[in-house]
Amino acid sequence: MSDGLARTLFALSDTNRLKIVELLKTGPLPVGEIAAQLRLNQPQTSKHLKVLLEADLVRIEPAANRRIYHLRTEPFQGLTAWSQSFEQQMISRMTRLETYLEQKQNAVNPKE
Amino acid sequence: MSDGLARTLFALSDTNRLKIVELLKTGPLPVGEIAAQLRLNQPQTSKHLKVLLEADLVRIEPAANRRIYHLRTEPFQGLTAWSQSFEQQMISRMTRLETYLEQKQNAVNPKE
DNA sequence: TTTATATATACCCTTTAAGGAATATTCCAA
DNA sequence: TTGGAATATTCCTTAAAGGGTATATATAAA
Repeated sequence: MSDGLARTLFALSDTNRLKIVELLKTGPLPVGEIAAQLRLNQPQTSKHLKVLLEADLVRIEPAANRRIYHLRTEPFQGLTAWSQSFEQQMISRMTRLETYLEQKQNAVNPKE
Repeated sequence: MSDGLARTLFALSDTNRLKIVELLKTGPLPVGEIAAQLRLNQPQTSKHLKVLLEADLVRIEPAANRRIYHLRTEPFQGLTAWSQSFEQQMISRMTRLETYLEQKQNAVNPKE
């Protein structure tokens, strides 16, 4: 999977990773905290974090013994931009279609 | 996977499904058209469409022999809303943190 | 240097995903 | 009612995901 957007979407498509991301939204946390709060095993937590890391959704700030995971904002901005423009294009296509149909209708059955 | 958002994200996380969705953005199409344009086998196209259907990303409009797949707007609106509010919350948390740190700094080392 | 703590990795197992080929189903037309 | 076109489904195979347990690695403290 080389597509960046697909990778972002995939990383977020697992419920546990989604929970991790929602948790990190409230602030950076070390692995152990994340595992504890979400009742996940530490190894799985690390593995999920690795997926998020490879999708650039998080970054690591080493602090002594621990590794603090921070959310990155860029991928979310990218996701918002994509989804929003997608929506926009769908809607404007539909609007154009409606307009076209109205005009066609008026041509067949003119009101004045 | 019962979480609606996770299901949406998963459905979109496959590159072929992403292509299908991008194609359908330009307008509704029957299965055969989708398969032809994306050079996918018909069975796989049907299977991918099923995943999209179960995630409520598309709807079917039967037309004689064929089944026309339409994109639905709601899930994209939901995705945009989620991602946007997510972003928003991240940013506002960071802003609060900056403000706090500035105040703390001013208290230690007052300018006037 | 040893020890403890936090985290990452390896290995195993089970489940699920995705592609291909063949077949079933549906609906229209003749 | 038979045939053909469009689509869905089934079966098979391969690859990858996710969870569990054990172990390796790294860093700080004793």
